[in-house]
Amino acid sequence: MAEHVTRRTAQKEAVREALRETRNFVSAQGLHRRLVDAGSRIGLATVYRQLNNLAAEGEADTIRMGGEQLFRDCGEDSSHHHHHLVCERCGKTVDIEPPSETWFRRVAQENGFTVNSHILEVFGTCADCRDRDEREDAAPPRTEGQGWAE
Amino acid sequence: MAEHVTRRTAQKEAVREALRETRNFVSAQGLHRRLVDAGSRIGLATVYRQLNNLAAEGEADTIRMGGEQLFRDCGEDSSHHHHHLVCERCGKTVDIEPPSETWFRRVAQENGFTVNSHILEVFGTCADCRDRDEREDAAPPRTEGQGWAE
DNA sequence: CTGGATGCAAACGCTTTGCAAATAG
DNA sequence: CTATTTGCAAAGCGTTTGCATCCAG
Repeated sequence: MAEHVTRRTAQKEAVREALRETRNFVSAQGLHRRLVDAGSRIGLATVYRQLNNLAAEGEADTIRMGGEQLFRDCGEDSSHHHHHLVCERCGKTVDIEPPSETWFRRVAQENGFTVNSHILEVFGTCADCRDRDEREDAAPPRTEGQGWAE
Repeated sequence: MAEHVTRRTAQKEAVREALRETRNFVSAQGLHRRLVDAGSRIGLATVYRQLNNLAAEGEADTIRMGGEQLFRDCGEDSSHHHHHLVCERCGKTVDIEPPSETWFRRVAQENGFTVNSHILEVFGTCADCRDRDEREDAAPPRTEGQGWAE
């Protein structure tokens, strides 16, 4: 059975690079729009396919928020990421240390489970957005993060 | 402006009760099918609406998995749930203690964030499913949790 | 050349919504 | 009687897929 020989294409590069340039999470749609706006000729389906590839290869980190899947480049360490501090206002994302990797295993062991993976996301408001809120008060406080995904 | 006077209906009760009877997470679709199979005459839309109400009122806990939203009754304490150990095979769900509630705030503080909420989900395989796997080996190992959501 | 990659549009699965009919209070 | 709920079906949304075309190797 012949293994798939991965070919090097412009759009593959484009997606990889666009993702690498982004610090926050991006939706496939958002990334696609950005690429198109930047002059790239690339189809939405390709962005999805590419993003899913990256996620499958462990090169992209992915979470689901508000019905859509968000992707994020996760640099070198494909070991134990999945831990973020996310600002619900502006989308700023900071990597955080897990409480202790062993903690997960201990908890699991106590219940007879084997740990496959885990998700830890902390949502809050960053200093900048908090300050801004104190001045204005137009922004609805409890809205799901929407606008910043792009 | 007149406040909505919530009326007491059979299907509202049905959804509430069905959710209360379930220990694991259920999808709206799954709950609907179950209700219909049990003889209840209730529309899918109503189940969705009711489930969303419960979630909004904080009476139901909700996570997203594999593209669909799963609901779960969360008893009395609407304070700090959102911590589960989930078996990816059979869907068995166990509540777990957070590492320490203060941990979240500390991490946030270090980054100038205010914590609004957090999600902690640990996925693994429970003892039963692990044993079963050792005997048979028909089940695909890395499939997304699908069947158990119902 | 050959088969992987792309783009388009249709298909999908889950969820929401418009609207008329049902019904709780 | 009136306003909330319901049910149905249609619409919406993000995502996936079939297939002809394109192009890297």
